[in-house]
Amino acid sequence: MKKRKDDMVRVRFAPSPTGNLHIGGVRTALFNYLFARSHKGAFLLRIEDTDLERSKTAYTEHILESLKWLDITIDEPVVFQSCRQSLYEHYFVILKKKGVVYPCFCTVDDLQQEREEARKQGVPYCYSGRCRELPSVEVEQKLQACQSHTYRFFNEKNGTVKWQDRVHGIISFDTSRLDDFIIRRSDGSFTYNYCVVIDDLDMEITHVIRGDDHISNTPRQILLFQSLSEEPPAYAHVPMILGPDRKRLSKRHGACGLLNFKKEGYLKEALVNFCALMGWSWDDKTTIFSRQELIDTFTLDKISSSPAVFDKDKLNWLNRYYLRSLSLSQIMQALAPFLREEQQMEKISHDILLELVKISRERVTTLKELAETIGKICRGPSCYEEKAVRKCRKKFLRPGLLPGLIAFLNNLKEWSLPSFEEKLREWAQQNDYKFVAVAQVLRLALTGSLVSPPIIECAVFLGRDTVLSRLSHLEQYLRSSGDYEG
RNA sequence: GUCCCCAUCGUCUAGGGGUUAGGACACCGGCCUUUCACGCCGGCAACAGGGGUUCGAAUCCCCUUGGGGACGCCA
Repeated sequence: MKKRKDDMVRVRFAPSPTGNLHIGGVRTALFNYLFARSHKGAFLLRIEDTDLERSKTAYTEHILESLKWLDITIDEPVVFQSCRQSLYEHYFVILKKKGVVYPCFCTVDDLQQEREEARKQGVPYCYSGRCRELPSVEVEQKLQACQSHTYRFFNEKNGTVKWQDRVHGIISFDTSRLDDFIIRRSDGSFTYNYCVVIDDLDMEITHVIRGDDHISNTPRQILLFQSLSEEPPAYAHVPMILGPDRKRLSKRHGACGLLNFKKEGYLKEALVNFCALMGWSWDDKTTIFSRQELIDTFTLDKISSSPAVFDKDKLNWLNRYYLRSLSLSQIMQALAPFLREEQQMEKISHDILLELVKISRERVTTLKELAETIGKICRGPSCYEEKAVRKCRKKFLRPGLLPGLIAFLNNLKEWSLPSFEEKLREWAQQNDYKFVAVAQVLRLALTGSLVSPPIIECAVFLGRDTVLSRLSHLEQYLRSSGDYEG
């Protein structure tokens, strides 16, 4: 047995590359990562790709990219199960020597039949164990004849397996319920339950933090550890994340792949904070956690034992929170790819862009929306919202307001921030216009809408020429589309 | 069906024998205000049901119900 430092924590995240990493997987990865960091231990990644049929390298890349995006960093090279056949082989020989595995010559069809039989009788299916007590002469014969066979674990079926789960407490299973599961397939490859045990042993994993759906695999794995005379790791089974319909999270719930959240414009800070709060909490008040705070406060015993429903509203709220709390440079960096999607942004200077981000980021939910909002302001209205025009005509477009505004702005000497608003307010008051009316007409002209970031700021950043041309354009439009007298 | 896990506002949760059952999201009011947001203040809203144990149960035990998971030569 390899020597293991008692206080050294080693955990792993072990996804199978048979699909995109989703929120639930990320949460599991995060919990492992936080646990490792908070114990100054190691966080490892193992790709469980023993199913050659369904495993795809594209999924592996997706997993790697997802973790990288969230800065969930791993401490050792990625382990691929598909590359460890000889290791599995090595331990298999040991198990064979100990007499805890036996060859099974049942065919897939045989087993299928057993299964159907069980279903008919309404009893739970359990492999009959008919190859378990084959006379050794017969076994020898069949092996000599190269008859296709798997290897099964010889389960004593005479007791209980129990463990102290770090989130559920004691869980115990009656071994008589467990059948002799296959550990080696007829093609010589090894199955999940076996590989997990060998890898966890070899990688010196101290704590297995994984989804609740693995609880029923755990007794088999513990049995395997016991047959190798090894101590199983500590287990912490975290509850599943469910969709709003309380069903297990899947494609049906949309945004299945984590990278979709990135594409939609969510910040990694929000996503990490959000994932941490699904099934874990620190106290009765705190909801905002920085990465460091998570590391400092995370413990397994504060993981909830009941499943959580994915709540997009809360994610949105967190994203809005981080959108306005992160430093401007962090936002600019995350925003850059989204800005590139926007047309006609070339002429906007970096400084103005910064200002626009500053005033816009408080009113959007995602980076994508932020980029769109800024893009719209820069490009100007492609059309005017009908409702906005109607409301303006009815409430704000007092006679002379628009031409007066144009003339005023045309002659305005100082086109800069505090003075622009002061002068505009003065002008409005002198002419007996409500300031809100002036602002809304300006807003309609500049954005085509009555909802936008602060319009005074926008006007100043956009510059005199752009503002005047958009105002005249609105005037033309009003003339050509209804009774308008200026 | 069998085994395993779970059960506090609509959602995430705190609370683990004595609490006006706390917070957050969402929702609804109000204030602020150039619109929309932000922010602030306030409101609505929960211990699944039934039995025990106890002076006292959201909390401990049992049953019921409901939800989830697992029952593969998938992981």
